[in-house]
Amino acid sequence: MTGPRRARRATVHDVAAAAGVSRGTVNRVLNGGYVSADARTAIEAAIAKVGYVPNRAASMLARQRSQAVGFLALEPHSLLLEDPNIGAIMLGANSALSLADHQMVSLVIDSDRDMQRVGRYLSGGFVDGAIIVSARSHDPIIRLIGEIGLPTTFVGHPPDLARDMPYVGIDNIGSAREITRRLMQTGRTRIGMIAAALDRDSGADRLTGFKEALGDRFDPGLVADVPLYDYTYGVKGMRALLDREPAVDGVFAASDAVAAGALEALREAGRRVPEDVGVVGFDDSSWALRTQPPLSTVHQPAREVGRHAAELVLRQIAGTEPVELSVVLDSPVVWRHSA
Amino acid sequence: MTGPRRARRATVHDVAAAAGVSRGTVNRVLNGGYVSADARTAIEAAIAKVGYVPNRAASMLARQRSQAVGFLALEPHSLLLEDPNIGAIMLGANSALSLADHQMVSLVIDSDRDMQRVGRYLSGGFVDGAIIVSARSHDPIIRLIGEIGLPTTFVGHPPDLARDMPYVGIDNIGSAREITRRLMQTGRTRIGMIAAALDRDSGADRLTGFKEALGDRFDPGLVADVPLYDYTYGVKGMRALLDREPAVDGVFAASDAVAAGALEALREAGRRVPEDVGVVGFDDSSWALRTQPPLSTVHQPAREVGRHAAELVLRQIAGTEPVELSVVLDSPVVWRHSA
DNA sequence: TTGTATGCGTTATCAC
DNA sequence: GTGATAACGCATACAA
Repeated sequence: MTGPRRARRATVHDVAAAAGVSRGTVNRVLNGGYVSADARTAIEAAIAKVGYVPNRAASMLARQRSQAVGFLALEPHSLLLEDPNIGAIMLGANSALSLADHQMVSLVIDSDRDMQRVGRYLSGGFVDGAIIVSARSHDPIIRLIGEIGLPTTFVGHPPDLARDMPYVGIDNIGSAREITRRLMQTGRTRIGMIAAALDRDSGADRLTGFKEALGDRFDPGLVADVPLYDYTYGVKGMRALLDREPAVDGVFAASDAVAAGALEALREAGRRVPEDVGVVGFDDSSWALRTQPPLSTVHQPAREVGRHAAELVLRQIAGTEPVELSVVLDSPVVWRHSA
Repeated sequence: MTGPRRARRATVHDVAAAAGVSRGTVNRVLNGGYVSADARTAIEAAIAKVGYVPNRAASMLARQRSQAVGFLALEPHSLLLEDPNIGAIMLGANSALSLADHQMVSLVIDSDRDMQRVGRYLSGGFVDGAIIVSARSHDPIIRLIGEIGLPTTFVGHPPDLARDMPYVGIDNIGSAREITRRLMQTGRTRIGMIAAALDRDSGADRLTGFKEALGDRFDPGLVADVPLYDYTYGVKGMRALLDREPAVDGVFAASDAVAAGALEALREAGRRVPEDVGVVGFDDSSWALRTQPPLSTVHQPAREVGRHAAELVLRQIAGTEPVELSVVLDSPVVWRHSA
């Protein structure tokens, strides 16, 4: 005897019956339309009385849209929810979607099985569009998005396979170049880099910018590369650098988390920052103000990135105006005390 | 001329036509059932040919379920995605749901508007159940959950209004008591606490455990309380404590993030840890191993918490066996070098 | 084993 | 302004 777990829910039909009108009229007070004051009050009373709650599955089926947008962060799971940047992007996207009365749903991908299931979810009509962060060229999701033609915006450089899809991001190369130059201007002569996530465009671009700034003075022996934008890897990367070149007096870390780790490694090695070694980071995340000394870094307007991504998706969903293919936001250097 | 934005998608009907069978048969190969080998191959070919992708809205409507479970973290947004614990709980919940072929969708609540919309989302049938983290008694979501009778599991003590709902958590009081005792055993005589988030059960319980351990020796003047489990508040709380009682020689911080902040404040005040002051935290999150020295803390099995929460929800959805009302997991003290 | 008919709850398009 | 009615695409019970 399992029995019904929940009572049957009231439908528009029930409301119409209780109010003594037709379903059409009920729908009009629900979704706006011409309706007499009398009918309206009667219906509103009926709604309260029968405890009507709209069934969005039915609405979704009839209207062919869900008023929801998916948010996917394709980060290794260890980082997924610890990266302050992703959080800020999510919040920015959410508030823009919220304004347009769309529900943001974020989906985590932590296994192949997840990948498959999320694919079905996206193509099943649960969302009208998607925002995808940190995709790499080989991520299978990209092909899928193309196949089902889901309105999508990428955050960060679009992977090769999706060059024609809208994206929003910053100029990683230019900003990396600029902050490296600023570091050079402090008179450092042996400047190294802790490069991270070279399999992502952001990681590769930051290294490119670093090389460009150094030009002839670039020394491949002075770059340590680590797989992730992560504190622990920052520690390791800095140790490696010190090991290879004890005379290093400047370091560009690929992210603030990495820079924070580098600071720790420098402290354990007895180097003073910024006196002995100047350190700069990237992102201007919450790490930057928590280190001692606070980090000179590149400000990434993460919230704005999220907001623009959401707007690009919404505009594609509306399908009215042509969508510009990309938005590149300013990412200025902010100079503090670590260099 | 807006024009159709996307071509009409193939339906079961189209597949049936292409394969020369009925829709019923197509459905049987899709959802399992008796189908002849001939029919099956024909249908599979047809599916590929017409590019059929199931419309889950229709399926949802017909079956009255979505195979999705909502995940809500009711944290202040600044913390939402930076708290390593929440990330671990999400991952744990996701993997359990994934095994049961359910899609976890996480919803952020960052405004009243969000609250309303998420309420409609949950009650609209987009999810079959929900996992709710860090709810407080007055959170409107709780009443809503009760009203719509959505299978739900709370993570952390259930708020008063939901005493009858399943939850999973740890014994915050007991663990706080235990780690405080350990700290006392190191011979400290002036032990303070940086209490945080006293409006949440976890925060209040940790303070209670602290008081219990100290007994007669408890001195209200030695507790600084801050609103959030946050690094920056840890710095502030520790400064306040030092200010009030310079002789403080032991500190229980309500979380590892807070403890990390406390360490920073102690460093700037010239106190050595653990020589001058012993510090312990709570959570055993990634912070614990990143501080110098690494934190003695309480291990919170966040991933397991998420897993159990998911299982409790799934069991309610299945509705077969009676659901035990709560799961309390072990949270042992792990002793490192900060005290 | 396969085909058919009906229902799921809402929206939209008509006449009235 | 309002009331019927036909989609929307899938699942399922029943007939064949």
